[in-house]
This record gives sequence, structure tokens and C-alpha cells, in this order.
Amino acid sequence: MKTATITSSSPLSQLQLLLLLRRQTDVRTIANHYASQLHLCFPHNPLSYSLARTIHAQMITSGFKPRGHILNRLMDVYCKSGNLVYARQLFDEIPQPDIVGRTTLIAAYSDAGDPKQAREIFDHTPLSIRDTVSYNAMITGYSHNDDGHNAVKIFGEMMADQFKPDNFTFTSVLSASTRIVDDERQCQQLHCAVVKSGTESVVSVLNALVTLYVKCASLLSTSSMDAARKVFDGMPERDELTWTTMITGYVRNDDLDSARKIFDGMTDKLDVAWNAMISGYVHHGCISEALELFKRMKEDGIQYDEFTYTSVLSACANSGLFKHGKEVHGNIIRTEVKPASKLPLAVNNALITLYWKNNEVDQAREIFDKMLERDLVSWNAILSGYVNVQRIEDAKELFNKMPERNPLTWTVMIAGFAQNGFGEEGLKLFNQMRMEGFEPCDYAFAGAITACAGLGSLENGRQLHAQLIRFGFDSSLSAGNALVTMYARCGIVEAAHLVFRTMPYVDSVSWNAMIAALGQHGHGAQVVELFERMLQEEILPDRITFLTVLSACSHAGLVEEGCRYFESMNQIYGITPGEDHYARLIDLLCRAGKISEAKGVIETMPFVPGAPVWEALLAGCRIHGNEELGIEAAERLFELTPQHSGTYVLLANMYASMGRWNDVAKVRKVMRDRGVKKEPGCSWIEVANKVHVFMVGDTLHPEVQEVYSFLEELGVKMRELGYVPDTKYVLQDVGDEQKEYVLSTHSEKLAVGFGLLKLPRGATVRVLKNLRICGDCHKAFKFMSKVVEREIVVRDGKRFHHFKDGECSCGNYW
DNA sequence: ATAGGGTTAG
Repeated sequence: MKTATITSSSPLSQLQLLLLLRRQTDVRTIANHYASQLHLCFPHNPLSYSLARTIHAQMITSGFKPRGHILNRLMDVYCKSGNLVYARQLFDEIPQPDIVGRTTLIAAYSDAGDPKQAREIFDHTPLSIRDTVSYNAMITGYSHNDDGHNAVKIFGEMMADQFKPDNFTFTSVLSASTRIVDDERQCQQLHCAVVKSGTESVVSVLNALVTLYVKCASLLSTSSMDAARKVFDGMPERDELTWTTMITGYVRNDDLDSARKIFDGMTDKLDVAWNAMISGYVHHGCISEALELFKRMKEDGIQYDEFTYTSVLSACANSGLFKHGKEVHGNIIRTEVKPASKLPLAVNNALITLYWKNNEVDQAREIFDKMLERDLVSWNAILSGYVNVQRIEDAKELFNKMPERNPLTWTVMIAGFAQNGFGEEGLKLFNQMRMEGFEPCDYAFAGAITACAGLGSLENGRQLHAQLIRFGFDSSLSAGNALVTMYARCGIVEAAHLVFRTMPYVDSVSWNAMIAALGQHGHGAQVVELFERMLQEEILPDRITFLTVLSACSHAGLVEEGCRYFESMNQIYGITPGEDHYARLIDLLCRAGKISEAKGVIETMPFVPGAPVWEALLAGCRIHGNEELGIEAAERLFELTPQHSGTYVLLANMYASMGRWNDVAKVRKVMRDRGVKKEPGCSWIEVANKVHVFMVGDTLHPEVQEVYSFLEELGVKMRELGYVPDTKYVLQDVGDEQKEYVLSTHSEKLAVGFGLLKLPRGATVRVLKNLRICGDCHKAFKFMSKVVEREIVVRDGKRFHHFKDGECSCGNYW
């Protein structure tokens, strides 16, 4: 159609043109002809290029030399259709191109991402013919090529050369500055220039100025937001863009109230503004406000889009509102015409997270599998799903299959290993991550440090701590929290405390970690002290705080305090005690010998007692030899979790502590008969371990003496039966002297276990519960099994290591 | 001008 228009509206027919060309008389008529022909080439129209080539060819055959605006027009068409080379050829044929032609080519080179060429042409343009437009082209060019510094530099030259900037100049230079701003003074200087130039009522300029101040505020969190507000308030009219910029500015400055005021001040609220406000609430954890807006958005007749959905879905996923999240999902499916698999990528990614957080990994996987396109976020989302439900094998498989990875991928995986008792693999992955050139972030460090905590590997932990400081993450919250735990688990509460004290920011997780650290080391009084300080500093305790405090009270025999804290949970802090809390309370009462009270609690509990509660009762009965109740608890446990070997061990423990070895044997037989998977050869060691664990927490209890003598007896029994004492089983050497000996490393543990390290008589031995097998340990065990010709089985979290004749096989218990 | 994936504490 365009071609038809062109031919019919041609001022000269082909015949006329040919005649004119042959005679070569009327150059002006020919020029006019070409001008009007070129006028029909719309720069961005794809047909224009071939038309321009035809016209150009005619010019050449007719010997017509284009100049002036005909030349510029032709260059423009070539540039806009992506044929810069032809444009440049034309340009080079002209002895003295004018400023319009130069500017055309400058803009074209900039658009093509070649600001160097643009700069060359500009530099060869004499100052006398430069104009504002050519400077603007340079500034815009640098700005679009993400080179803010040069854009600002050219602007400076322009000012120095006394050229007058216009609103285009400022819009460009301001947006270029936005990318490089690191000082409020830069904003103010530009602001002054705007006022001086008289463009301070042009909306696009003011908008760019607001954006600049807002960016400055988000970087430096200074008073720049106020400056932005002043410009904003003084604007003669505002477009939606400016409003939204202000909203996100306040959101990034954590000033949600001001953001909301701006939002409420908008008369015609664009969906983008709604989305910005909602996501602002979500990022600050104000879920109810976000959902409230989400609801009102619909009432106001604003269409949801994918941005709205993703924000809201992630809000639901992160706050446990799965039901609501699924309703939204249903809504999306109903209202969007597309099939579910064709939902926008980000929406599907948010859905994956929603489902796995609701323990529906398989549904999450289904969404993942059905997606027509996936990106790294999708892979990372499903990967964390598997990691978080402890399906570590699936996670591994996925990890190996991933088309690409980023630091986050590694972080998720490292944490997954660390949390599931595969500390060594976690550390290995951390190293591999670095070898493959990925910069670890503080979360990755936190994961690796947690791995060390699980392994009880102080050496690695310290190294990571040093690296952490070198990387500049020493003020990281999550890494700091992990360090507190690592040092505590490795036996150095003082170091844990030091980290805690020197952390610039702490949160409830840090407090919980520190309280737990003290609790694990039996410092009951200090636990209470720290907890009270936490309350004074108005940090709200959460359910984990109470779990920690309750078990610390239990270990330290602080019955009254424990009960009081339990009461306060609901009454003061509005936290409904869960089953875990009840189990801890029962444990607390049982250890203090208040078994009937514990029974009373079980009877009046607001829900049916489950395994953790009965287990606490059974453990209590074991200590106090309450056989009748102990058996009842064990029976309940056999009903609830018949395949859980812990119950059998606990029951055996109870009989063991009464010296009833025949009954212990009976329990072992029942366990075998029922096909309960037991740790090969380890049941007896478990008995010893349980007693030992009891010892670790209860060194202050009067029963300690009894335990000592029992252990001696048990040790003899074990040897008689041909079992190798576990490395933890070293207590028979301990006498009455009040000297404490903390085994914090594997090598120490090993040395003691094999009698290589003689403990002073009378030392109290504390082996940290969470010490696990590290590489060195492994080697030592292998060596020992070869030299001493013994079979050694060692438990390491959920895994076992079986050493025989210097060979080792490893696996999972369950 | 707005969106989606992670971490630490028992």
C-alpha cells in the first residue's frame, strides 16, 4: 500500500524524470523531486530502506550529489534502518558536513552501542558549528550506553563552552547522573543548573530530578528524600511516573507511612502504583496491609497483573498464609485465559515457593515440570523445596542437572547439606563453589559455618571466620548468628559470647543462639540472666526462645523459673505453647522428680499427647526409676512410632539404670523381633551414650555419683560382650575431683576414646553432643581398625561409619 | 516506576 502511495503521489512521472535527467537542466527540480521522494521514507518503516537505496541509486546514475537536508534525510533513513555503514559512506564523501548530519550520525552510533565513534565525530566538529542538539545527542548517547560519567563530563564541557542547555539536556544528564550519583551535592548542583536555565517547570526535567534525589536517598539514606519531596510538591503537574518514583523512594527508605501518604494522595492510581505499594509492604513484612491493598485494588476496579500476583503470592508463602495463597492461585487460573503452564514465569516461580513452603514439594515439582519456560529462579526455588523437606538426594540430583547456577544455588545446597548432617559435603561444596569462581555471599558463609558447627570442627570454623572478615562480611547478621552457634558447639562459649557482643545488629535469632549456647554448656543461671536482659531490651521472645529457655532450665534444674516462663508464654507473649513446649515442660518436671505433676500436665494438655511428650516422660521415668509409668509411656510410643529405635534404647536405659540387665536384653530382643532398624552393633553404645548425654547436661545433679558407678559396671559389661566402647565412652576414668575437662575436638575425643590421652583422675568430662565425624577422624578410625584388628561402628548424626580391616562403609540409619 | 528464588536460632 505504501508503494502505491509513493508512486501515485510522485511529483514527477518516470518519463518526465528521464527527460529531465537527460537534459540535466533543472537541478532544483530534481532536488525537489528527491526531497519529496525521501519524504515518503518513514525512518522506522522497513520498506523505507529499499526505497532509499533505489532513490540513492537514481541519484548516482543521474550524477546528482546530495547535500543539505536531502543528504541528512538519506543518512537518517539509513541509520534508522540499521545500515550505519552506508550512512557513514555518505558522510565521508561530504567535505564539510553540517551539524544536522553530524548529529544524525552521532545519535546513530550511540544507538548502535558505539559511543566511541560518536565521540570521534563530535570531537571533529568545530566548536563554531556545534549546537545544543549535538551536545544533547552526545549526553543522551552516553546515558543510554550506561556511561554516566562521560555524560556528565560532556555536560560540564557544554556549560564551560557557554552553550545553553534545554529541557532535553537536563532530562538526559539527570537520568545519567542517577546511575552514578554518590553524593547529595551532585544532585544539588544539577538542581541549581535546572533553576538557572529556566526549565524548572518542565515535567520531564522535574521528574528526572525527583528520580535523581530518590536514588541518592536510597543509596545514602540521607535527607535527599526531603529534597525529592520539595521538588515533587512544587511540580505544576505530575505524571504517574513521578508519583510511583516517590512511593518506591519512601519504600526503599523504610518509610512506609510517607509512601502510603503519597499513594493515598494520588487521584488516579495506576496499577503500577498499587503494585509498588503492595510490594513495599511485602518487603517490610507488613503482610496484612499488603493483602488489604490487594483486596481494595479489586474493589476499586483495578486489574491485577503479574506483578501484583507475584508480590501477593510471595507474601502468602513467607507468612504461612497458604490457604489464602492457594485461593489467589485459583483466582489466577479462573481469570487468566491462558493455561496454567503459560502463566508468566515469575508467577509460576512464586507458586513453586508457595507450595513447597506448605510442605507440598511434589505439587511444586508438578508446576515446575509443566512450565514451558524456566529460568534460574525456577530451578533455585524447587531446589530449596527439596532441601527444606530434607530430600537431600533429590536436591543433589537436581543440583547436578541444573543448566546453570549462581551463588544462590550454591548457598541453598550448602545449607541443605549442613542442616541434614552432611557437614563435610557442605564444606566441600563451599570450596568447590569458590574454585568455580563464584563469590560467596554472607549466607553462603553462614551455611558453611553451620556445617562446621555440625561437625564440631573448630579449625575449619575459625578459618571461615577469618575469611568472613577478609570478605568484609564481619557485620553480617546471619553469619554472626551461625558463628555464635559454631563456637558454642565447638565448646568455646566465650568465643560465642564475644561474637554475640560485638555484632553490630542482633535479632531474635542471635538472642536465641546465645541463650542456647549457654544452655548447652549447663550455665543455667546465665541463661536466665540473658533471657531477662532480652526482655528488658524489648526483644520479643518467640517459640524457639521458649524451647531453648525451657530446656536450659530443665538441664540446670531451675524448675520454678521454667514453670513461670511456660506460664508467661501465653499470658504475656500470646504464644500458644506447642507440643514441643509441653514436652520440654514435662522433661523439666520429670528431671526434678515431679513425675506425678508431669502426668497431670499430660492429662490437662489441650491436645492429644504425641511422641515427644511420651518420650520426655519415659526419659524422666528412666532417671527416677518409675517403672510403671515408664512402661506406659513406652507402650504409647510403640503405638505411635513403632519403628523408632530411640524408644527401645530409652526403655533399655531405664532398665539399665536399675541394673536389670535381663530386661535390657529383652528390650533388645523385642526390637530385633519387630525388625526395627537399629544401628548395627550400636545399641549398647547408645545406652552408654544416653547415660552420657544425661551426664553432660546434669553434672550438678545428685544422681551423678550413681551414674559414675553405673558406667563402670556398664563398661565392664560391654567389654564382656565384646563391644568396642564408643569414643564418647570414657567416663569410667572419672573420679570425684572437681576438675572439668571439655572435649571440643574430634582428635581429643579420639585420643581419649582409645586411651591415648590420659585424663587426670577426678576430671569431669564433657563431650559435646554434636561432635560428628570429620575427615581426620575418619582416617584415624580406619587406621585404628586396621592396627587393632577391630570392627568399629561410629554414629554420626543420621549416618553410620563402619570400619573393618582398615576399610570403611558408610550409610544412613533410616 | 512495580514482581519471582536464599540464611542464621531448638
